[in-house]
Amino acid sequence: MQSAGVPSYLEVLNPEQRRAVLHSGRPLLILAGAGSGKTRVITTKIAWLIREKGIDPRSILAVTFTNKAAREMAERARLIDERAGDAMLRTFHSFGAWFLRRNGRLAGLDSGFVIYDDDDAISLLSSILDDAPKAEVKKFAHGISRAKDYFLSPDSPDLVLIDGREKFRECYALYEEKMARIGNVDFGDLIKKPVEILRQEPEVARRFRERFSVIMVDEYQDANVAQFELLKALTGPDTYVCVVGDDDQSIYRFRGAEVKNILEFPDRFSDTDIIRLERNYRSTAPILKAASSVVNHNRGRLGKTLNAERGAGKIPVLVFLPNQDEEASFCAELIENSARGSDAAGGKGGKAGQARWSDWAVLYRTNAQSLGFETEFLRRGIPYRVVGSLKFYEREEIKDALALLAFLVNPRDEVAFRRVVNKPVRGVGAASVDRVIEQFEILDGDLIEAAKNAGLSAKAQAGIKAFFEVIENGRALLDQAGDGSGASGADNDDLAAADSVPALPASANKGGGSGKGKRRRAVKEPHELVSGEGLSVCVERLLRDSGIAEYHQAGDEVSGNQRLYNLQELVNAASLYPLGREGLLDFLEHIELDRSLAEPAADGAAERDADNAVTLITFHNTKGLEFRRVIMTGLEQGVFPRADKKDYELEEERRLFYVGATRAMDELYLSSCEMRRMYGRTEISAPSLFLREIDKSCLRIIGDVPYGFGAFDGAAVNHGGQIRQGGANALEEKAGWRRGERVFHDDHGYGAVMEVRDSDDGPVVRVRFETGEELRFYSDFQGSAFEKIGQDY
DNA sequence: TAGTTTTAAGTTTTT
DNA sequence: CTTAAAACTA
Repeated sequence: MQSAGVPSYLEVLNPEQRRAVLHSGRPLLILAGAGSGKTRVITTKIAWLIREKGIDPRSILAVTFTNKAAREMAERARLIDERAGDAMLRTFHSFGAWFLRRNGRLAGLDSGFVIYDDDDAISLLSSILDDAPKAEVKKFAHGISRAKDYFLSPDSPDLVLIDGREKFRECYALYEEKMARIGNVDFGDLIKKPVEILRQEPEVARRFRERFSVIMVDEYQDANVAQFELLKALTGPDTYVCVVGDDDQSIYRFRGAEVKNILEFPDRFSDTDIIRLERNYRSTAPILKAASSVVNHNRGRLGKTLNAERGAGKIPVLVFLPNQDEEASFCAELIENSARGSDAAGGKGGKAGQARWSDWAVLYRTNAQSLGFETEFLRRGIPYRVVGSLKFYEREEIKDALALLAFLVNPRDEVAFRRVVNKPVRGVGAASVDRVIEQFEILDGDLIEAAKNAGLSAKAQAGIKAFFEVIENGRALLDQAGDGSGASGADNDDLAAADSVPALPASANKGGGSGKGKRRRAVKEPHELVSGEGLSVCVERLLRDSGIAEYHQAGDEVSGNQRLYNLQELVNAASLYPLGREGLLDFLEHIELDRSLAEPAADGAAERDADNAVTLITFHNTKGLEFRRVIMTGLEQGVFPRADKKDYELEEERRLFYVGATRAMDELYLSSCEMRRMYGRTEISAPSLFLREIDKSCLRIIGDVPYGFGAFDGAAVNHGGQIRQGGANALEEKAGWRRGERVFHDDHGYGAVMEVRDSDDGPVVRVRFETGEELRFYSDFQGSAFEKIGQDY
């Protein structure tokens, strides 16, 4: 291999990576295992195309799945070549929104549309399905969302694959009709509509194919059918297509991701070249082996062998614990022992081998599990940061504020209207609102007109007038700002601007808490909203005039919420956007598309050094991240994997396990609890199936190995753990339960006692239910949920 | 009809 | 156990 003339930024690549970067011509599929440097390949490739191939940066489109990935990619590409900043790096959805602002008109969509989130979609649906229970509405909403993921319209024959009921089809059609009248879009539309436009308008398709000569897709295994169609629609004969993915890391099937997209890519794009990146630079060998041995149990996979370039390292540790409280304190202690003092040391000057708080991540399956860790870490003063659980934009007061803003830009927004027209109470009750909506559906105008013709009572009329005045004032404020940003930008389909995606300020997330209430907050209770610059003037004015601010402030005083404070944060966030219609649209779009941001580290100690904190995070959210030391918690049947489900669902859980384990660079810990409180009940759970599947040569076990856990019963794998053996029969009296006895359980129905055993904590009763599932419980602890029905089986 | 109390239900994972 | 929906009262 010749090294003469190879630019230095290519020298750091291994041969496969370099081959991927230098590849050109035919479509390319890069199968990149975990930790194999795929981001480096993409960013380097962007730089190389610009530098060596003379490609105009603006004709490069790189799509990712998350905003975080998009930002990181842009940053890293710019480090190699400044000009990469002009390339378009976006998420699929953000690209779709950008497309529709310019070309949506061709699908009857005004450029001033607002993006509906799932909640808004549900609100819309429940106005269609008038008296359906909420759960039912949710099911339909979910179905519609899936249908759009699979690029299915109400008249598609394949719609039955999502939901066979005719009512579903009707409901979907009505939903689309209503959405069209309102003039907004949901998440699915951001992908589906662009494809439809590109297919129906050859001229638009031609322009886009001309504009983008290179298209790259990251995390391709997570793309759904509609996204694949979008990729195809954007691709002409001369477009260079390069996708990167790892079938073992496909964890979003539940929301339409199709592994088939990656498996069948070579069939759909002819003459595809495939390059495999199988050198892992992140984890040590035992960690990688443990992770691989689990995912190897999956059948539907391409299969690959990752090689650990870092070589040998610490063996992963599996610890069995009695319950979740012990699990939390075990994690806390483990972390404390290694990192205590690292904050004071400021990251440097610590002893060799001294870990920083930020080296650690605690992983769990569901957000609810973070609570126990938060409580324990707070108690011990361990700085931590919770990723992803924050639902700032789902808070009632924030949704109210956003509805107000949405109605400002789109006076046909029925969902927003419903939400805020009578908040605070203006005497406009449900009956009046329905009448307005009814009129709105007859007239082809907006809700303001409809209200005039709805024949309302004097009281309602006065109330609604007051509401519209607030809206009018807000709109006047926007219009008078003059809008230097060019309101026409939406009308022409100027493809030149590659407008970057600014992140919302982190401050927008402060004070969120996670609905857990106990979080400390250094902020004083605010007594009024204060506006700053730009758009915040309008937001503040609107919140004040509408009475929303006052309404929530009153609530704060009663129940000690921080709603006014949260509204203030929203006002602050708005100050980064220019005052005007365009600025407002931009603000709303960013909020809808990028709402999952990390919460600032909790705990006083961390504020000095905000980056040095333990990460608490769900398995799903870890994708694309890495940590020196990882603890995977809650490895129990029913928690992870979540429940005994179908094969393919189990395979997805297994991939999730793989994703989590491969985040670890140096040390990996796995914890499994014997008892766990769930729904207020304490139940005994069996160790996760996945623990059994780990290659035993790369596991050290600590704690009491639960009885009956076959794989670990043999002494050969028992390093320091003790296996509990129990007698059998004389226990029955002590336990108060005997074999064969019939049982009824509120949640699980009828069953029979299969076995009574002894343990350190008293007799254990094993029950098998008619459903086939089994439960165990301590007789002197937990018998209350189990009711004797006094007969033998 | 608004605001209260009582009862039921439910917890993945996310753009 | 926590939250949302239904039921009820003033």
